[in-house]
Amino acid sequence: MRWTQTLISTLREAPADAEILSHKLLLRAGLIRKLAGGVYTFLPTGLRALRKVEQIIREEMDRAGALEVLMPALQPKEIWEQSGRAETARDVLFKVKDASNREWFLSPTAEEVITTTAANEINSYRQLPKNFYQVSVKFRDEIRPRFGLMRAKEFIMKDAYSFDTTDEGAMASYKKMYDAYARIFARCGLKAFPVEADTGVIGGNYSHEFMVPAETGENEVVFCEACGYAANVEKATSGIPRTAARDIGPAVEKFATPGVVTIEALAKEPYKVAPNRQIKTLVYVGDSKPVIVLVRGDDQLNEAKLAGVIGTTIFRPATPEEIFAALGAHPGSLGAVGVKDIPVYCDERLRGANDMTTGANEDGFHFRYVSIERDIVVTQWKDLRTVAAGEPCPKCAKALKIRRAIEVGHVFKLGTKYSEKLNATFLDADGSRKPCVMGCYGIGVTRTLQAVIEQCNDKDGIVWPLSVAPYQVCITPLNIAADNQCMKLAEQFYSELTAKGVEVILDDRDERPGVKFKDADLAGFPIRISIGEKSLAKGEVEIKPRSGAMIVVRTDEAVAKVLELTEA
RNA sequence: CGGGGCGUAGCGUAGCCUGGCUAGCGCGCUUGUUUCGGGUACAAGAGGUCGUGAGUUCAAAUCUCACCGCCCCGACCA
Repeated sequence: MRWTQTLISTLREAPADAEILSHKLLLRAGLIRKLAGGVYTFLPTGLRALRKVEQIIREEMDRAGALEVLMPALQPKEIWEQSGRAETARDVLFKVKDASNREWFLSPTAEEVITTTAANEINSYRQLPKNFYQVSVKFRDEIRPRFGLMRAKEFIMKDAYSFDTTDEGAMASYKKMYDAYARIFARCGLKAFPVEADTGVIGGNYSHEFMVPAETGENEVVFCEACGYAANVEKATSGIPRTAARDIGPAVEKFATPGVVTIEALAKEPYKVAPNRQIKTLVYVGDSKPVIVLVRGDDQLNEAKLAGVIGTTIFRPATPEEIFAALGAHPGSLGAVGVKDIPVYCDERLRGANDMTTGANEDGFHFRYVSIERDIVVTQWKDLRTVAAGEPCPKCAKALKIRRAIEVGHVFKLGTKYSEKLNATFLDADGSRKPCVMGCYGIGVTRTLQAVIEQCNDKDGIVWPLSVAPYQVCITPLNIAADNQCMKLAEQFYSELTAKGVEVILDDRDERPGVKFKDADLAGFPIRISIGEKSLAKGEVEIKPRSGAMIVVRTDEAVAKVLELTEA
């Protein structure tokens, strides 16, 4: 391709609405343009890079035995009602009505469709296992689209769904996808690593996210350098010890704490109750009923973990009015001592704790000498706290670290939740009818593309890995007059390399060398061949890998050298 | 949805507080000359509903209100 024939609109300055580096580079290199918030057009070079990522994904999915299909973006609302997600996912669903007023959803994902398909097409255990995948546009009405392609209202996702006869089979399918994902991200030039992930409301027992370390990532990952433990902070646990038991004190004692409504205040004079001897009492409302959550005074509640206990993500902190109605006191004086008719979920770290202090459910008063197991009726014990950096690893007890990361892929063992609701059953060898055991596997394709840029750049612009670069080679003749030796040689290299299957862009613009170099660096082509009259006089041209040192070669060696570099 | 900020040419911005007559600058774009190995220099140009609507005023980019859009933080996130 000739530069003047395609469209590469580079920008010297990034538009003001781009905040993070990869978003700025996407715009400055002319890969995408914003149409509206969270909605983007891919320009020619951006699309080429995107197609490279898609192709890698297809090759690895095919290699793992998955079958490509294409499901509609327009989905009838009935199947979403059948799965129950018309309600639970309502906040992200784009809804449209047709001329006859029938309601449709724009696909945010496709469990319902593929499970319906499986219900119709799969009858026998002999047809299983099967794994279907697609690469398609997805729509999610994100509350807040962000950072360009990172969190968009419309984006491209690869989603795959496996169907097995048994749990063991499902685990094998899961493992295949897990391994395929590792290969996919490695081939994209990404340093991505798997972490244990929260299974949320779907529950189940197995889920991993593939994370790309980045300060701008929206996820926090807890990890251990010593043993390799890694988990999303929503899921992570630590080996931190439970609260030390003390000699059991006398009975609970109420004492006045006028105006004290925070852990910090109670820790100061004249009370001097250390935060680790306080019980933090939180009230949430789920399904319009209050629940009480107890964590230690120096711990933070992890709402993702709470969702697992409550069984829905549709819950919220109670308002002060709701709290007063339920407990008869305001935040700051709350406690669970003596509470009988509200469920109490208690963090494991408080198990066995005594000599604790907590609110008395009477404004201005607290209880001390509280022994949890003696004085509080706990509905369920559960790990509910948020892990902090420096705590001991749950596996090897070394200090945990936390870093931010971008989630580019997610593998999930679904079990039979969808197959049961949508009747995806098969007849087993023994003649019994069973629901398929499912797994689902997603890769944010457009997000992966941006993650590559977020990870592969320098002060001059993008540094594409060969595998996803829009063009592998940029030929830069410094004089473009047709009868000039520079241009003649450029044309010759262009045809020879193109004939060898190398993707080449020939910068045939009548621009200053500086402009061409700057643009080529910004656009990030992995290899640039510069052809100038000075070098040519010595019979040489320069090959400049975007990420390495200049290589000067004789003109007749140039093509072979470039082929060597692009075959890596 | 709550909090904060912004909206002036393709991009980046000044002017707004303290209203004043042709809305300024840099980049980019067009034409010419120049330069010719890291965003060249000079000259001449084109390009604007100052987000939209209403209001205040002799006069509004500037003040007021409403709306729309965008960005950030939070909440949310299969």
